[in-house]
Amino acid sequence: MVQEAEKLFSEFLEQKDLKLTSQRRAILLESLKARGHFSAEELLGFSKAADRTISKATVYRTLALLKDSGVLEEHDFGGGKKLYEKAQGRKHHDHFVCIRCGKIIEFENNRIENLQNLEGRKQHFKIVYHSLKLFGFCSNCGSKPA
Amino acid sequence: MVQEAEKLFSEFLEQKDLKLTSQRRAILLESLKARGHFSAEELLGFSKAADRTISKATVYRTLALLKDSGVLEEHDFGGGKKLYEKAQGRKHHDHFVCIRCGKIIEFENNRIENLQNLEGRKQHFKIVYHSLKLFGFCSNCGSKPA
DNA sequence: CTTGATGCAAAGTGTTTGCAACTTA
DNA sequence: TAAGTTGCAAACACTTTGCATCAAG
Repeated sequence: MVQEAEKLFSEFLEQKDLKLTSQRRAILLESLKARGHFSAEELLGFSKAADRTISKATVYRTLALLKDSGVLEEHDFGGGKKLYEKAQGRKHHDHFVCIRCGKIIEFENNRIENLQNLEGRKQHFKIVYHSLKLFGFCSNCGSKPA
Repeated sequence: MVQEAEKLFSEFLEQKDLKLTSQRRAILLESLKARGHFSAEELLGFSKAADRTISKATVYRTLALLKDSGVLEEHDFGGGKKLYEKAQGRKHHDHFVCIRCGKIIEFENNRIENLQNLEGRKQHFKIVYHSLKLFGFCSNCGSKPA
């Protein structure tokens, strides 16, 4: 799984005449080690633990490459900062976002995807990707707004 | 329709012991006049045309109130800035977003909504609101990526 | 008149960029 | 050794906030 991602990333770089630097390697590794969703800032933290010299700028620049190469997926759950998660080898899924505790729960639903595609055909719109987020209260946070 | 929104907003303010100032009234009116989706910056422009003294800070502060009162709905279609649209008296809808020309197309699909609610029940998650965005190419922009 | 609202400019946030020094292929 | 990459700090875009002054109820 790590190897696959490494291959994906290095082939992406090669094909674009970009270089696989030690920093990029470290950031890739850390992003693969992270579980769940993480922010650029968190990834910077992980990466600095592995190599103290890695800078914020390099993390942001590498994050863009990891996203473009298909290693990571980028999400905007609101709150101003983007979150990332591993994309390679995973099935597509959407998210519940708890507006009380921030918990993110994943789910897959093919019937919804099918209806989306149908809707796209109806509107003569070529869907490339989509984002479905269901906001509310997770089972722990109950159903009473703050 | 304008009266309804004015009532909604003034009752919201009253109930929170907030004041209906001339600036708030002007910003409300301008946001109701605007068609489609607009940004805070655009609303500031419209509002300044009506009352030159209205400031950016007041527009942002009022936008929050308009959102909370249910007069406006806030959307994040990416690109860093939030967009707003009238909410009052409109049926819920979701959006296609063209990644070439930025065009936003609205659609309604009850079957998708139903499946979302079903999924929520399945996960013991109390859905309060959701966001579904289908990104891709509109009929004008064809289907060939840039 | 009391409490909330305003405008201004400064401060925040998260992210991006210019540049000289440095690596990778 | 040519071309891309890095760290740093400054620049950015959007939004929020502190504060003295002002106005609504």
